[in-house]
Amino acid sequence: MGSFGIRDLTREFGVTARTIRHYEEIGLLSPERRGQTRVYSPADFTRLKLILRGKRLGLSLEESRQIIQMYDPAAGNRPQLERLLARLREQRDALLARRRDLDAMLRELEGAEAGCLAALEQQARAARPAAGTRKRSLR
Amino acid sequence: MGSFGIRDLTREFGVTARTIRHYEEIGLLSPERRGQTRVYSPADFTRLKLILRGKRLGLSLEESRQIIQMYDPAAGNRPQLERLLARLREQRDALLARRRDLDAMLRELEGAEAGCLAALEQQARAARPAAGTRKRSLR
DNA sequence: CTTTACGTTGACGTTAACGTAAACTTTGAA
DNA sequence: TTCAAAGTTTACGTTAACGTCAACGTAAAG
Repeated sequence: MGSFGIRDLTREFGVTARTIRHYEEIGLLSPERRGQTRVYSPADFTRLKLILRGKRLGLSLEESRQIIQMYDPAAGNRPQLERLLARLREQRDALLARRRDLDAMLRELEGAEAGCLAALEQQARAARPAAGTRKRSLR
Repeated sequence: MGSFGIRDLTREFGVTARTIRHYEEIGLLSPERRGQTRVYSPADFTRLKLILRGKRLGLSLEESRQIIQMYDPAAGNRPQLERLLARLREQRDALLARRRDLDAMLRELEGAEAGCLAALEQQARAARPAAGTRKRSLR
């Protein structure tokens, strides 16, 4: 019931089957098999979602793998937990830096948008002068 | 005065000279030449900064090129301005979507961090039980 | 029973974004 | 003047992330 064929995943996420198999080749997914056909669990579904979101953010598949690993740590002992914590904070800081970049770019785009609107306004004024000065160039 | 050698740029941005020349090969930079040596203007400096920021955000060089083009439009006529405006808004929306992804990932990482801290707390309690129950397992 | 749709495994091809090496020239300091 | 540092062009190599193609299995529908 809570399982998907490869086709379901391609439709759901808009990627090709080749892509999904590729993720399996490099060990990012490990679906079960019914016969020789792949059967994906909800966990696989989630992992794929994380991978693709990572891609949208410009992460490599390796980077996504690192991040995903941190989500199912199988607990572990003390020094392991502390290493994990450190890496989590590293990743978090990296993402925060990314967000600063992103916000800077957004501000610039919005600045350009404003400039563009101003230029359009300018053109509008040129084409439709204030009352009393209409067709001034023809007087 | 306000000009840079290629080495200055590599030091400033932490990229190789090959990378910078590559950007020129594909038309992202067009430094002047003093003899056959490249001389970069502050404008080139800025373009490079934009390119590299784009990379950090996972943009391809082509995407960065598109965005940079929108910053020096050389004004233009009305329909051109309107097309530009539309593309600016497209890009802005794309970036906003990216930021949503980024924030989601950040929240998850922070959730994992909290879980990790909780697990560490848990271990601390196990190693240092409440008074009256010390070494309970040895009683 | 054959077609149609979906699945599989190789295995080679492709694109972007540089890396790397060879073979130079130019230039400032010893 | 000679040497070292920084510059150049040309050209082939590399890695990631798939695309593409061939050749094949299987299962339900007409």
